[in-house]
Amino acid sequence: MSSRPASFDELDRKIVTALMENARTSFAEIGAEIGLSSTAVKRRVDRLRETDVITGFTATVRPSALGWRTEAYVEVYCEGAAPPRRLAEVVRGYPEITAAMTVTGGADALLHVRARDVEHFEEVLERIRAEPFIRKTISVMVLSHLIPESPEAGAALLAPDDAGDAG
Amino acid sequence: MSSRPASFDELDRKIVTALMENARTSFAEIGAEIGLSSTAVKRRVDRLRETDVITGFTATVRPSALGWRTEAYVEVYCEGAAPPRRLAEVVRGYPEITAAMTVTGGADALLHVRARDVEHFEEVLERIRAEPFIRKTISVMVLSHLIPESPEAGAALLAPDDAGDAG
DNA sequence: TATGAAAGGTTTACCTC
DNA sequence: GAGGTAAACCTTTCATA
Repeated sequence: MSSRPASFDELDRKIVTALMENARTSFAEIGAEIGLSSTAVKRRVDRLRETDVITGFTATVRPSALGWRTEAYVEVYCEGAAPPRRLAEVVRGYPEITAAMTVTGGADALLHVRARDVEHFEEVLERIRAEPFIRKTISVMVLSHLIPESPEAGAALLAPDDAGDAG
Repeated sequence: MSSRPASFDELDRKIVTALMENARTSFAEIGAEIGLSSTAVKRRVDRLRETDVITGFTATVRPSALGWRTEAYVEVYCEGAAPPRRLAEVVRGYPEITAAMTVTGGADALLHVRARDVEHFEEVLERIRAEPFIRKTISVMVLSHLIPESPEAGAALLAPDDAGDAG
């Protein structure tokens, strides 16, 4: 079983893996590794971008190196029915909220928050709690990471074919 | 207040921002935008990599395009004292676990899990629950994202100086 | 930090399969 | 549809100052 587009083959997989490991690898180098010309690699990358399999290329930074040392998840409980669109608007106003999603369970939403320190986090939390339709929040502070937050953290998504499948 | 290294200046900030927006931007192009030669940009990027401010360059993919359509957070409760090192070993055995951290609150750890579908997620969860020292898990399924999981999701970490500061 | 030249990468057009 | 080659153009790297 595979849910990838039919056109996603082994070569595409190798190209995406290479670009996840180092987004600045040249098409020529990738081509040399997989037996394709740089032109052919470029064409495939262009296609992968057009079909939104690859959504972009980014530099990964160590947040603590930039002074962001506090990280937490905040469960949000809303008054009455929480309209996701309204929540999305609110959430976009906070640069400290780096991810936000609606979830199953008691909470309506889960926010990932980064702050410079605990004082800063408290200030952000107070602002969030002051939003009109937010009834309650429960915060879970991140203490340490058991897996390095590496650039290739998602590379397992590209295991040869159906790795991770229940089999 | 800023916790960045003293040597991290406005030009570095602009360089990192440019590379987070597109990790394949040429040094010449970045230089033209900020008034530096491509050589100078390269030197700064090399230094930012050496000091681990930039930890890598990666292609961002849309997991659903690769057939990973189910996402959940799993709170893990351990028997007795949970040794983070032991937990870290276990967690590394699962390609489906894309992030894992120790946290405050009732749970000992929080796992971010990606699976192909709900069946696959259930299978992963069963394997996790069968690990010797895991007592209990609570799963929270992700329904929808309120913020796009964009390549530049972390760009707010680089706001001009102290954006997001309590002020 | 700037310059210039060599090496190498990217892009386009055209060709084959 | 797929990939290859060649040429023009651009980027990177390195030596030099």
